[in-house]
Amino acid sequence: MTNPSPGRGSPASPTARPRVLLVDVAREAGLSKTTVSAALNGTGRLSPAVRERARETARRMGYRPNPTARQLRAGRARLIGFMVGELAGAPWTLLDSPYYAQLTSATAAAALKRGYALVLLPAGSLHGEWAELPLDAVIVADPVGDDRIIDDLIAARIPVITDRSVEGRPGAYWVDVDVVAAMRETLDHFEAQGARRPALVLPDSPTQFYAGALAAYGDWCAEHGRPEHVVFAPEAGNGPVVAAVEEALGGTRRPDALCVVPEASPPLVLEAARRHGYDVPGDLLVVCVSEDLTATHTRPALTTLSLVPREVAEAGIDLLVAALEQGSAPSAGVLVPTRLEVRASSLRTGRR
Amino acid sequence: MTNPSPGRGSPASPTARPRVLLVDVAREAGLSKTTVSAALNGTGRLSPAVRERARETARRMGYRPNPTARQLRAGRARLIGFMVGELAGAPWTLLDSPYYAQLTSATAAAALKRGYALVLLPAGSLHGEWAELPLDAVIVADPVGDDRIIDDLIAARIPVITDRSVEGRPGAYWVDVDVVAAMRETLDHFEAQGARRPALVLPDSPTQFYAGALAAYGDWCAEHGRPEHVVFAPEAGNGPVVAAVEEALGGTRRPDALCVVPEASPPLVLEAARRHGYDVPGDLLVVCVSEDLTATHTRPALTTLSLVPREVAEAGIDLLVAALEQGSAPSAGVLVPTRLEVRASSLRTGRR
DNA sequence: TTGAAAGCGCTAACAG
DNA sequence: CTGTTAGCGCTTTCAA
Repeated sequence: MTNPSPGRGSPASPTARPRVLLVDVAREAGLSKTTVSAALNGTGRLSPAVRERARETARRMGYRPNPTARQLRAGRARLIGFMVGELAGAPWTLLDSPYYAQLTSATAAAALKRGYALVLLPAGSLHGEWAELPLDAVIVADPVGDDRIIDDLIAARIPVITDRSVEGRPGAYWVDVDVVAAMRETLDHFEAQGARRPALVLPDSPTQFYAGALAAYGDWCAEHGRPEHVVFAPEAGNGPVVAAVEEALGGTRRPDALCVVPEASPPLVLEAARRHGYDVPGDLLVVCVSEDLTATHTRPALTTLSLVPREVAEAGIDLLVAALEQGSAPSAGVLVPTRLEVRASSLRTGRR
Repeated sequence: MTNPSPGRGSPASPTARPRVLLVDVAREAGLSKTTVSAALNGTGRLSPAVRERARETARRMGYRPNPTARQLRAGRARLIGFMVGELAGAPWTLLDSPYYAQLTSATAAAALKRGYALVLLPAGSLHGEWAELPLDAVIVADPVGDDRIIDDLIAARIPVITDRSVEGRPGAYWVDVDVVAAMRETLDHFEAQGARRPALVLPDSPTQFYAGALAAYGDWCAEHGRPEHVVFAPEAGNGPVVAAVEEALGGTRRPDALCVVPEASPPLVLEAARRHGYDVPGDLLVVCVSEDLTATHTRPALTTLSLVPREVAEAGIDLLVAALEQGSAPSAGVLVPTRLEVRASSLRTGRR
């Protein structure tokens, strides 16, 4: 008696029991849909008694409003797509990078805080993957070539947020990191620590970010009268990057400082330097662009240039939510400063 | 003329232009909603001419079907929630772990392949975070304590997939990794390579997985008459784990093999061994449970025990899709075998 | 072969 | 203060 199980429906198939609807609750409580809806949503002017009765009945019956129906009414789904562009062929390998992992998790967290959920979208997105989903907006992390997707999104009137390459396009917002300032800060730091031959390891990729880093390095060297020493890593990944580090260190031009821009494992980079007979930070100052937490556990601890994925995520979501809720964002883009986290590997002061 | 921009609506606000609806297309093409819908979906029996006309008009007008409305009709949203349980306080830090990063990305990829998208959910999920979303199912990666969430999900008739701790509950499916076999394989491998005093580093956490590993180690040692040597790491993270490794290696009981179960950075573990005067693999065989790709780049390369996140993801999605689409899965759970990736760090044969 | 009409489940005007 | 009614945008019987 007072058995919570409905008993109706085919008893043979327990999973097929029909969901409890608003109308069921209304009937059970002897009220109308409107009243129950208002009671549950805290809207309207209802007597406390009725409100409580409706709520009680709903709870007792295990009522759960159908989110899709609400979305249809509301006109938006509170869903944001998150798509990482580079490496369309090997989708999602990028989460292996601490930067993308943190960017992803921070974006999800920031979105959730504002009441939006993040859906993971594959890199390639064969033009229409996302079309099945009621996305209020889409974040395209590091678009490469596939501007196609951004065009499609804009054509579908879905706000997009990505990097600065879309600057000026209506409906497209951007967040980027200030590479130029970052490079200068790093090189100034080397200089202040007494280094005079800073070398740079860069990915051989035409990304705007890397191009900016290279240009900033060139400018800085020219201004300070230092020789340029750049080595390119043919691909991303620890293997090629470590090889590039070795190439930079192994030649006859012994640099006295090294900045590794493509994300590589801190301990592997230090090991490579050691193999080539360098004492860090004695003979060589090292800075890696990385979010890898192992940097604090190497000996010496490694100075890193953080691309602040969490701040980038927050800024992006802020922009998007403003655009979504106020109709348009205060500005179309945000430039976020990086953070040089100085540790022992780039501090010569410890040397006597 | 033949200007594609509608011109209707307030010209001052370009973003406010109303979306084009199915009914707009129908009117424009001189057809009915039904016909256009059928034409676009490839259903119904329409004359090729009409079908093409409808399609052309839709394309020209930039029509995009409203996904929410379709979902409401279809009854499902093709959306799967992905929630990682442990560390409710520090949401998403877990993506810093290669295992979770790969599990996440592989799950998203597997789901997409079956036509479902993955939504990232925060760990805590204050009982109702997910209720706003039309989730067809939810994946709870490593539930801890918060069985509460699983109960809620089941009560809401949303299929759940998680680890073996839910075995036997209706509506709950599980995928787990065969820890016992994994430990035995590792220890057998050590034994085959001539090691006689294998030590174990374990997290000090009551997870089923770790408990299983500990039990399997105990059993194996008893069977083979080897002394047990277990050191617990108080927390996850490279710092505590490396400290535990040092404790295991630094004492008077010099082990000749070491299995590090909590995920730690391969190069950091090797460095720790080196600091304590061990030659790997000369005096010490090392295996780490890890998905970290740096394992292949250390010298020597590090043997890893992979918990096969990609296979786990595939198995989970398969189960879920079966449950969702056939009404019930062939079985309630799947046990996935791990993979020992043998590299130089655990091969004594190289020694002369 | 095509179209009118009836919902999917919910919320928000408007009456009563 | 509560209930009736009209949609949100789409798909899909069922007639014509």
